[in-house]
Amino acid sequence: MTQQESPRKLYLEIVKQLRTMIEKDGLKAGDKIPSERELSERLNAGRSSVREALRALELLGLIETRRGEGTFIRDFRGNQLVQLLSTFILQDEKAKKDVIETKYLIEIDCLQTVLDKSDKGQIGRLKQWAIEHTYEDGEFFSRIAEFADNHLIFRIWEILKDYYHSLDLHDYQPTKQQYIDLAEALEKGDFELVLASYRKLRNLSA
Amino acid sequence: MTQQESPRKLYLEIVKQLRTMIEKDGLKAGDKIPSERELSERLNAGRSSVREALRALELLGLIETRRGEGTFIRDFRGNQLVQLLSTFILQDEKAKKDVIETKYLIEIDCLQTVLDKSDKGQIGRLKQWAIEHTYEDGEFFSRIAEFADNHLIFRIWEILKDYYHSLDLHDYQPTKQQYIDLAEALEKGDFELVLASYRKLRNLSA
DNA sequence: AAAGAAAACGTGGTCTGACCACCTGGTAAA
DNA sequence: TTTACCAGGTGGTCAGACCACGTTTTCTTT
Repeated sequence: MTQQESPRKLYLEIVKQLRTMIEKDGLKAGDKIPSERELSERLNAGRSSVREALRALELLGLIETRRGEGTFIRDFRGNQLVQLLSTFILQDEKAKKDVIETKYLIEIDCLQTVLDKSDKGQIGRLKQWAIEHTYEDGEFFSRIAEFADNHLIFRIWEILKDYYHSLDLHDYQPTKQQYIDLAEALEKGDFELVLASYRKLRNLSA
Repeated sequence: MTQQESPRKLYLEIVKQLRTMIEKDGLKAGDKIPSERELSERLNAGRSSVREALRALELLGLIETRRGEGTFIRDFRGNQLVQLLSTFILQDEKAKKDVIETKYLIEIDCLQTVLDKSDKGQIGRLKQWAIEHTYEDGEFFSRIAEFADNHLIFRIWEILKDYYHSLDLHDYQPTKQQYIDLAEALEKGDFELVLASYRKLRNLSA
């Protein structure tokens, strides 16, 4: 009765315990986790169950296994998972639309947030960077999302970005000037202007 | 010899073949796929390898396994991928603030979206419901998120809601009238008014 | 003593066969 | 007809055995 919580799928339980273990031991990206055999022993489970958990995490891009060496924690930025999902799931037209829409919403949220709490200096540097460098769309908005100083929404945005890219619909390529315009709008602190710039950049109707 | 293409991870190869098989046989959500033993035979692989592939797909929410019955294709739209990722990402304590902030942002996004594409009838019914029933905060916004007709953002919102609740900071309880006000603001189609109502309901400063 | 080659060890990758727990459907008993 | 039961199929798990590949250690050879 102590564990009606999760006596169901052992491998899910192992995933959970792995997470706990990683947290407790303060393991970070690049660190090595115990071998399958040792985990099997420590967690009191069969090696195959441990492997099922590891495979799942691997497919999500959370860990990386190297034959002959071991299993390592990865810098979670799902890329192969996205590819898999895209070929598997995203046939659904509606889901595509949702991804696009949501990405735009989140990006606007980030712009709003940056406007609310970034200082002029930061935005000024962003503008300078926008002027002086060449970059891809992802790079630019990655900065925006970072400046929003909200790690969670940054993560969400990253996932959405990956989904978005996997859709392969780079139909509209913003010009460099449009990025600069957006940065300048941020600098002026006028949200309406920011919104207008963003819509132009994304080629959206009002 | 026929497939040196991907001698890397067998389970990934199996995932691929499963995808092909599903596509070729025209299997849809709810359909049953062959048993692990049969797959093992047909794909010329050990059952454990087949299982590793299935577990990965399960964690992605692409299939569902029922003991004693079999393995079934799932309606993959908004799987638990985000869920899983967040449990890994949200370990950070500092993330609390982010959760709150992000939840608010997403809620406003939903309100905005509802405003953009919901018809008057829907909103009218929402208002009626808001007046005639009692409900919890989650229930109300669950409806909002649904009306936004964006499954993905609904999922994201659900996760944020769960995390929000787990933070245990139900410091402010909106009144019923505030929900009704919000619904009425939606009905009027004035976003500024909606925003003001929302902020009041959430006890936020402008 | 230093450098290189060979063996030993540890690790993930895979397969096999064996149980268990559970569900389903058919059959026998009431 | 209804009920009870049981056999077969299915996923869940485990243990042990190899293999392939890196790393480390050991032992030659120079």
